[in-house]
Amino acid sequence: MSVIKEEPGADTDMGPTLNEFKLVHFKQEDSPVLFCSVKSEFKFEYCSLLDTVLQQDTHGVKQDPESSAVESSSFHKKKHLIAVKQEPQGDAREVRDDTVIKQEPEDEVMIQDHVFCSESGISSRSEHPGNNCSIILGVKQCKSKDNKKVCSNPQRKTYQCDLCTKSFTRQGHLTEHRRIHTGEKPYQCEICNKSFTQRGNLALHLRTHPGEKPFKCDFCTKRFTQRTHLVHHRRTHTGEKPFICDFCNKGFSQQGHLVAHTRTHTGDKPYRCHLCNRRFSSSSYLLVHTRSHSGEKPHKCDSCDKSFMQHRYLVQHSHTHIGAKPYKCEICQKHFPDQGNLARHRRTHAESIHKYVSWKVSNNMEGTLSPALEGHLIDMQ
DNA sequence: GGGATGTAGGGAAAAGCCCGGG
DNA sequence: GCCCGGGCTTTTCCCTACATCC
Ligand SMILES: [Zn+2]
Ligand SMILES: [Zn+2]
Ligand SMILES: [Zn+2]
Ligand SMILES: [Zn+2]
Ligand SMILES: [Zn+2]
Repeated sequence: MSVIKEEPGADTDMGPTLNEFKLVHFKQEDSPVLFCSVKSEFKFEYCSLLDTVLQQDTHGVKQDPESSAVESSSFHKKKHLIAVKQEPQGDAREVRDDTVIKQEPEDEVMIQDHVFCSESGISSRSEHPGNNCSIILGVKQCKSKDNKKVCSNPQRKTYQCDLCTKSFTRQGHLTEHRRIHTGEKPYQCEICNKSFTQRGNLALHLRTHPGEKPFKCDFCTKRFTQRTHLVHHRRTHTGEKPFICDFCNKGFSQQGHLVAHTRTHTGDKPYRCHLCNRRFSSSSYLLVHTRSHSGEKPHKCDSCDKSFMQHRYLVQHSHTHIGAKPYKCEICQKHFPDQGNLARHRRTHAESIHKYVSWKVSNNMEGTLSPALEGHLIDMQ
């Protein structure tokens, strides 16, 4: 079941969406997109050195998926200057310029060697070399009958979708995009028959079937099908929160989390229940709420025949069966029947914490562990 | 029980990159 | 040299599940 998000502004009682808000609220000059431990008073949680590590290996050398987790030492060997190009909207976009870095003395580079994270940006394919392409994209003109049109940028022509307002710099991109409208999905998975509009996305999908997970976490044993998923997961070890709320300066590990949080400031409730018309700020909760109408109780207890509407009620209930397992891991909340089993389990956490601390030290990063994590470190010694 | 919020994990559309052919 | 486009990767966006606070 999927959730339909209402169009922004469809209802007058809705607050502004994040995008609407960005149009009128530019970033203050003294409010960067993220903060870095090296130069600001903020702790390492807000630093994104890690992303640099994960990105650099695409530079020149083809990546070996098995070694996607790059050692911190190589980070120091290959530094990239990541400068921020300030768009009129205040978006922070990543711009790499290695030629500049070669001219800078080492410590100058350190000051600027920060990744400015952005998962947002202009919404059409640009690939324009110029600086003002986002403006050009707003101009829909010069369309001809074979979908070709000449862009205001004289070097490039663009291809305009005849079914919506989007335009593309490549015929192939338009072809892929048009399939969203026509429903054509020429690339089919032989395992589950799911089909896709892009060949590359079929390749991504194939990895979701058991077997291939090329991106391995270097702190724990988890593996992922997409590099971005690994980047997000690694932040759970490092505590990095590169996405900063404009209103309250709170940091978030994913762009989507920041978007959801911003709704607490704006009052935006884009999700509406079609049975009772109530609105919610979270799509997850709308799903839960919808079940309350049907009386559906999909969460069944393994130890008795009770079932529950929400998972949290099942968890609550399962405590009545936990009596036989009184020893709880304070990190993952799992229960164990005795101290020995708990200690053995804790060591699985301890290894990843140890790797994390080593990583932090090798990056000269400050910060404190939570009491629970400190406890695990003591266990290891 | 129910609403709200924060967070981990995952799928895929959009955008970008690389390279070979003309 | 250059454009173009196929093939592929990366970025960005969005979704769902689950935990926790009130
Ligand atoms: Zn279209
Ligand atoms: Zn499949
Ligand atoms: Zn991990
Ligand atoms: Zn905030
Ligand atoms: Zn309802």
